[in-house]
Amino acid sequence: MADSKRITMKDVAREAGVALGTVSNVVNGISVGERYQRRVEEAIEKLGYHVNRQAQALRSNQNGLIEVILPDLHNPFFSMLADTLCRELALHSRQTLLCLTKGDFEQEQAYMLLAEQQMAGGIICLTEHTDLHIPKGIPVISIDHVLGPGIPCVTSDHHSGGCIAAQKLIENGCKSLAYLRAGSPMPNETDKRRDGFVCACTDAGVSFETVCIHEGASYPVFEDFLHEHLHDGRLSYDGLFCATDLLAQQIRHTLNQMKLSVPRDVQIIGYGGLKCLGGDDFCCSTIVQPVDEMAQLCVDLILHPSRRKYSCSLQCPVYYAFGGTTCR
Amino acid sequence: MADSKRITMKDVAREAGVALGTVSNVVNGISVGERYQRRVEEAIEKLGYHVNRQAQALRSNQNGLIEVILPDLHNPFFSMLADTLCRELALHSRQTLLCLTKGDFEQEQAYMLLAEQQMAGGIICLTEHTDLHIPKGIPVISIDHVLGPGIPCVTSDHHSGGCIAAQKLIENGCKSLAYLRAGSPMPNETDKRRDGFVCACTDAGVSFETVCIHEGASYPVFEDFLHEHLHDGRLSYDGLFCATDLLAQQIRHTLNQMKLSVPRDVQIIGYGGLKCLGGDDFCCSTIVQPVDEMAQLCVDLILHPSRRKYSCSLQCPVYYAFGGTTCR
DNA sequence: TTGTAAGCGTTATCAC
DNA sequence: GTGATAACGCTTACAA
Repeated sequence: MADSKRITMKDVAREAGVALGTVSNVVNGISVGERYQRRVEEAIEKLGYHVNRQAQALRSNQNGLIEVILPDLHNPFFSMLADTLCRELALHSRQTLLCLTKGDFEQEQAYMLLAEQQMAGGIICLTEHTDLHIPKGIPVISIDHVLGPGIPCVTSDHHSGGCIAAQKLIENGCKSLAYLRAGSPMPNETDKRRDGFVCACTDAGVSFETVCIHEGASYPVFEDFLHEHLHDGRLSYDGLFCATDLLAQQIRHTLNQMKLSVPRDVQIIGYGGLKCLGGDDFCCSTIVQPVDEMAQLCVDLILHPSRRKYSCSLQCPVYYAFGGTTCR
Repeated sequence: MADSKRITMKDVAREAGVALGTVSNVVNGISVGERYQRRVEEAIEKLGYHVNRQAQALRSNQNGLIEVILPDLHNPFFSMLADTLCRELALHSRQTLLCLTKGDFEQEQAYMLLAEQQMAGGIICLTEHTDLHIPKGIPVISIDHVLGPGIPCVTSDHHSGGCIAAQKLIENGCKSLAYLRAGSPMPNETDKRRDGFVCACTDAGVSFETVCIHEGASYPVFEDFLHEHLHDGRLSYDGLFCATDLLAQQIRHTLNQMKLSVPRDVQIIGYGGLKCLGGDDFCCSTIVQPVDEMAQLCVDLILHPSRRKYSCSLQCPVYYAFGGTTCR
């Protein structure tokens, strides 16, 4: 029961009767004499050797870890992102160090520090805290929030999304629109959904309103809003653009409780492109974010510093998809 | 613009005018003379030093990484697991190395090897491949599948879940039950859902049937099954237990298309405890798995070898929850 | 081509 | 308590 210590390159070298460097070369795919190659491979096989990545990392100042910092995995957008990021990184021989923060500044900061200590190869993060201290010397990509100069930001094209939503509702015959949003009071990229919506409404000369409530406030504010605008069993609005699919779902539910029919009485478009549980259908009519494309872009930017040179904010194209809450 | 090399303990020691070991002690919270303590801390602050975890890992044969191997993050059960695992590990100063495999044997095997190379502190995996080569010397916990002797398996109490589902349907007045399942043909822990269901039906003397289709086969098999058992606008079954919430959702959808009312004509209970998008409601009446508890148990077992001693298969308790597809 | 030796940054073992 | 010194396993000049 030899509690034998770890097998090292030295052991392999001794077993194969060659020098240490030769083993290293074989392991790293650098060509060596054919006979040596064979003997080393046999020794590796025989001893069950495998490289020690810590030692590699220590030498080369780079382990293959990329930190992915997200608030959580309950939000389907985040879990889809994490899924694609992880797979895409794996395709490039990089591992994913998953860090969940619930949006907490302290934790986000701690993970930034960790990346430095770990000598991570990069950080892909989704945070709204623009005052985070970003470690020097590690490439950082931000999703959906501009963190500062030199830090590329990958987002969906929120502005176009807002435009498309408004245009679709108008095209579908809506005469009075509203934009609904819940979330952080901090201005961020997602506000452009509203801006695009406002532009399109204004261009088309259609009346509209925008309602934003802050995170702390709870959903009932929207219920109140809807009830206030209900007169003689009809809502003042016949087209709603919700900042997220989740909100769209809730609004639809509330409207149904108010005996209003979706999409007959009121049409709703959400944002995100979430699918129903276990299906290919969208959970509501929506502006679809190209999550895969965004994730691939992040990975690409992390791995190829050169592509980062002139880029600052990169908007991936979005499109409208039917999901039952608009008229065909 | 000194592209100054990394700051090391040596630098701190020189700056503080103390010996290397002293700095190490300070960093690791080992008590040293107060004056030295102060001077070292100041030097650390001044130089912006932080430890190199690769070097630590190389020395101690242990980095704080725990590999979490899952098929994907699209399935809400997996993403919930990953979420809780990651947070729970972080509470114990462990990082999560996320590995997604789509259930592919080769990838799973590769990640097992990686864990060895990384000197990971443990592996928490969800795989149905019992023939994986498990690295020696790394604690492994399996979820929902018994991988072999010595490898603890954490599951929900599938058997009880099956019982509870059948009992609830019977209690709600159902006279003819069916169990529906899609998935891998390999026998596994989840088969116990069926076993529990069968037991309860038999005990109660209620007629029942079980239908299983394999992964490759597509959902329409169930549609055919339902249509075959539709006579004069009534289904032969008035109570269905579906092996997963996702399947329950699909079945509900199909029944609605067949002009059958859920839960009036047919009651359905799923398994898993999935919530609706953006709400606190369950997506269907269901047997709830305690995901958080399972994740915590996994982490606990990974971190405390002693608790692993006599454990083999650990079933976490489940419970029934109403979600609209059963009568109250 | 192959062998040798000097680090990478940390921790631990000693004498002092 | 403090301070040199030797590992940990690997990479990479450089010498043979």
